[in-house]
Amino acid sequence: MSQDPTPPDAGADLVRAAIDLLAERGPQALQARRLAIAAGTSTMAVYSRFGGMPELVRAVAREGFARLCAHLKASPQTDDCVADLLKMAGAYRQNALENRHLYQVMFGLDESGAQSDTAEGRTAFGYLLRAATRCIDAGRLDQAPPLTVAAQLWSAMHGYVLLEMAGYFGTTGATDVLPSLTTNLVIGLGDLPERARASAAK
Amino acid sequence: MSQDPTPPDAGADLVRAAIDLLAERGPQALQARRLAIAAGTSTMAVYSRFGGMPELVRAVAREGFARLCAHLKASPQTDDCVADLLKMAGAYRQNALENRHLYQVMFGLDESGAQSDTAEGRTAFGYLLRAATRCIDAGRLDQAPPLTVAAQLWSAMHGYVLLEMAGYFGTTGATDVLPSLTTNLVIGLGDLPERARASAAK
DNA sequence: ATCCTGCCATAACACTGTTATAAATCTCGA
DNA sequence: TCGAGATTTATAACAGTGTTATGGCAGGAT
Repeated sequence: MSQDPTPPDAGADLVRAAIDLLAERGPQALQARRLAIAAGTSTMAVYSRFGGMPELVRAVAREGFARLCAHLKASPQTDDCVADLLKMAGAYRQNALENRHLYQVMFGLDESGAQSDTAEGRTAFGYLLRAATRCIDAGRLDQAPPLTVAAQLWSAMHGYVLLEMAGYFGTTGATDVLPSLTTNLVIGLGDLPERARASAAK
Repeated sequence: MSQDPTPPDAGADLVRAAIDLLAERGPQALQARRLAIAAGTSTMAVYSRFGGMPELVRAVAREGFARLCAHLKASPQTDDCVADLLKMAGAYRQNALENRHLYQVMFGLDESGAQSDTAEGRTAFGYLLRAATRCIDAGRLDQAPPLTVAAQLWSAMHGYVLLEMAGYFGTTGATDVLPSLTTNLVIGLGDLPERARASAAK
């Protein structure tokens, strides 16, 4: 009944090596030979296990979404649903900045994989959708299709994170843009300004 | 005093060919040999004119930002500054969707070269900044640093455009997300809800 | 035991950006 | 006008990439 402590799964090893090298050396480290050496195998494993580099990169992206889901899942759920929503945005940003290269791979369409619209992405989106639905059901946000509400929030978070990572909000004093952005958006979605700002202050 | 009708500038020819091939064949068409053939020269021109492919790609990105600036500049300027702002968001989206691959190159999402914080990007941002400042000065938006106001608007626009291009808002009924997003954000930034929605209806 | 299937290591292929070399072209001052 | 110097270009080669061919190896089913 006992498993090997480290079942040598070349596929998982490759993904692990890819994520590690991605964090340390950046996207240009996602190369078949380099990953094979790091995983202690040869380039053929990339093909017998994944069929090619694009599929391996997609597996990396899946793992990235899994990490994002874990971050969002750990975001608190209190009696102030709007505060929870704003905190979730902060968790989203934190996860993206801590795994910046991975985040780019998750949304990057790199010529072969066309990384669009993955099932894992929709799972992560589900957490945001749930938090938004709570706010609507609680009457904090106007009645509106939760899908479009969550889509607006996701757009804001995603856009802010990418621009911050690109350095556009670097050191020019435009700090705390994300809290303002999400708070203002929540106000536009129907929450009372004072209540929203109080929730943001938490 | 008369110029040649078509002064054969290999540098400009390469950028033109790059932008054309980018639109037709996608990012994987940005290759030295392919561009050289399309521009009627050889790969060495890439190095004598630009110093390498990364520099050429950055020139392409500059041209992309120039097109974006042209689109934003053409956005109307009426007596309803908030309506102008919302229309500018629509123009931003339109430009991005009509040049989707170019848009990705502008922000370096095609793994080629970490395109961060270009001067041309800041020029385009200037148009948004000006439109936001008008709204603040006109009293439609709350007094706040125009930089952070424009940063919030840009984040929303950028994020929405990328997610739409990735297909996440594909056909699942989440239509008209951008107008709602920008309108709601403007409300959160201080505009009266009815006035904002009236401006959006224009 | 035998065959078979899947996986892996080595090496080769086609392709990429880049560089070396030499010829062609342009620049510009005498 | 000219001609030396500098720049650009075309050709070919180099180092690197993803991918594919070719054997060899292990493990399981019959």
